[in-house]
Amino acid sequence: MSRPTIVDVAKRAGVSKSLVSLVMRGAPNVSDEKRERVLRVASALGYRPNAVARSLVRQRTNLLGVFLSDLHNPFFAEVIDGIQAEAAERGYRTIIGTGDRVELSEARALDTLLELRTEGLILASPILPMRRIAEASREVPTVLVARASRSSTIDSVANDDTAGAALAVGHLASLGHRRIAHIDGGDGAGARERRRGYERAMDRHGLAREARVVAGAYTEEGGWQGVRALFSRGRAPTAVFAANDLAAIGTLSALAEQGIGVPEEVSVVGYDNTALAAVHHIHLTTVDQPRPEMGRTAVSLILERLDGERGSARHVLMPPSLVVRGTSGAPARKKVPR
Amino acid sequence: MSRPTIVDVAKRAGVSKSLVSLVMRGAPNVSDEKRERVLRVASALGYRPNAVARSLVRQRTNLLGVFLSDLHNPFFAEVIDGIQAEAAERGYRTIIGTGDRVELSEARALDTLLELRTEGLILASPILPMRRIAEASREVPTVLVARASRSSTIDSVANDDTAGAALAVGHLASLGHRRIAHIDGGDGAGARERRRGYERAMDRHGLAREARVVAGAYTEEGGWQGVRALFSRGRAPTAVFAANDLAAIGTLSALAEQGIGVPEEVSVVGYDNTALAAVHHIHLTTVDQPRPEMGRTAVSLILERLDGERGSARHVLMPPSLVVRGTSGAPARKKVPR
DNA sequence: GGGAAAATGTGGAACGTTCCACTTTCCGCA
DNA sequence: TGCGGAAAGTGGAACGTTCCACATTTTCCC
Repeated sequence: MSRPTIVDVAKRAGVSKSLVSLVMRGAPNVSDEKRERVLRVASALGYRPNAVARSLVRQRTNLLGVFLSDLHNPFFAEVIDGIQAEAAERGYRTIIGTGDRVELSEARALDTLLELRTEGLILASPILPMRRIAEASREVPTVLVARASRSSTIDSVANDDTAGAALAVGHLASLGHRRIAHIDGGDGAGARERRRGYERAMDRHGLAREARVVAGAYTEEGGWQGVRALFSRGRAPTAVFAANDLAAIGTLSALAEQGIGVPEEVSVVGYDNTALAAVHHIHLTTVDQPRPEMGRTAVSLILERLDGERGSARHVLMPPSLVVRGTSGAPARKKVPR
Repeated sequence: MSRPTIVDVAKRAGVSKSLVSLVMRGAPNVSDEKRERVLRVASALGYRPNAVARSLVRQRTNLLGVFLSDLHNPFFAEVIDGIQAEAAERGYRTIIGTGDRVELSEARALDTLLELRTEGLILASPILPMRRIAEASREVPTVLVARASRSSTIDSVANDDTAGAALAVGHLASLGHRRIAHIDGGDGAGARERRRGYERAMDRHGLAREARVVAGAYTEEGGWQGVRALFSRGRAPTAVFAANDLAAIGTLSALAEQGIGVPEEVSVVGYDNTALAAVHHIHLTTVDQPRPEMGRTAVSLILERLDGERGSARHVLMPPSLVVRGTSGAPARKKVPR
């Protein structure tokens, strides 16, 4: 006794399978009487349309493939929110695959998505080599999220890191800070742009001579090391712009250890506005990326391609915004004794 | 020029489509010569097997459906790790759906998974009414994760909250604490069990008379309110067991505000061991749930059913473990002045 | 009242695989 | 040399839908 098919319903209701198909899809030209009868029989039998068979004959799956390098990163969770919302609104379903940051399993996950005949691919920070991605993009519209691309076949959606860094610097400068240092993100995604954004913004505010960048990483440890470097020699800054929230938290810890008050003596600004930043205990001023919006945009880009509206690639940069919390304030009037 | 099918490959290679099928699936009885020829043609044509067609004829999709109430909760990310690892090992793929904690969209997401003919369903904390879940379980093996069930058709995997609470109390008691209070999780999932576990453990340690439970919630705010209640009247506790990590962090904030030192004056223990707890700045002693293991178990339960090994329901309780960090220590020798 | 048009309903081909029953070829050995 | 069985390969039915071309019935209007 396997699952009932459309034919079972048709027989039992005394109509053709075509009619049942029509009813199940809510077609207009069906008499109320038959519609009701079919519906009744279908529900009595526990009939459920088989999306597999439908996809085969229609030559479309209505499925978008989402590939994630890392489910743990809360950043992506919010991007997916946007993806799913937009996809649902436009009549698409979403299937998610991950690869644990191992090239081989990433490749397998990608193959799976392709074999399932997803109609579009959203790749969030894959570590896959560009060659593989380009191959995939030949089969199906592909958009890269949070990883910039200059490819002409692959669309991309990213946040404008340069602008975000400028936001952070602008905020600190307008509070009156001059010695604003940057703990950078090493070779992390977007770290270079943030660094450059910082330098340019310092320049624009006439603070080029005060600019100071120390090596860090997108980790707590990175922020911690950065503070060590900054406060061990030279004139101490009154504000620190860390490459991301995690580094900012490391910065906070290191400053606390050295008995330096935040924000009374030193202001700290992060980047990403992760859930961590919002925790009361931390309450970090940071730069927010419009994550759900990025997801929605990614879906839109794919649908533009699917609808044949566009052949060439689009690379979208989303504007970040500043979230002011408790770790930034005006600099101390007096020189801070070290 | 649509995608090449198995027939295109067959024609071009001068063999039957059956042979191509055999080659693509790596069947043994194929001559090296033809195998190679087929493979060459397939790759030249960019042929990729169509999983949709295969699923239709084989009557199996090799797909497991995972339903998540909330992608943001890092808890689930780790459960999914386990699910995906185990599923991959056993030859299944995974498709994830979410419902934003809205009953209607949860129902839709569930329907989608079912229509795609997933062979099993893993539901992580759905808010869906039990009736709907029972219905689904009639179509396909279903397991509930992190939501206990007594149903005889639906398997479940949860953490043993009672045991976890006992772990927390035992840890504090062995440090020498006697006045151990509990800030509870209101009507959150598992909150009742944690409360009961706390009470029983206090009893077992001969501390029944010192037991004190105040109302809280699974939020920072909940922890904050709990501290207010605990320290505004009556004899202040020397240790607090909060219902989860978020509440524990709220507790930490509130204690800091009142100038109470942790762990010198008061010890704090949380529950869940979220990433938050590991942050240096917080460094919370907490109870860990074996999340990946829970995911793996969920998959195993489904496969047991699929393999027909089992008809009746199994309800698995996983043992939690204690993670000691910096917020717990021996109680102060002297009475703490309030 | 008659005919066109609209509404309603139907049968069969097609989608791209897998699998079964079958044929052909090859090899070893009595 | 002949024969049996293994190895290699093939054709066609089947999976559960959708869609097209077509048939039948009803409605509408002059």
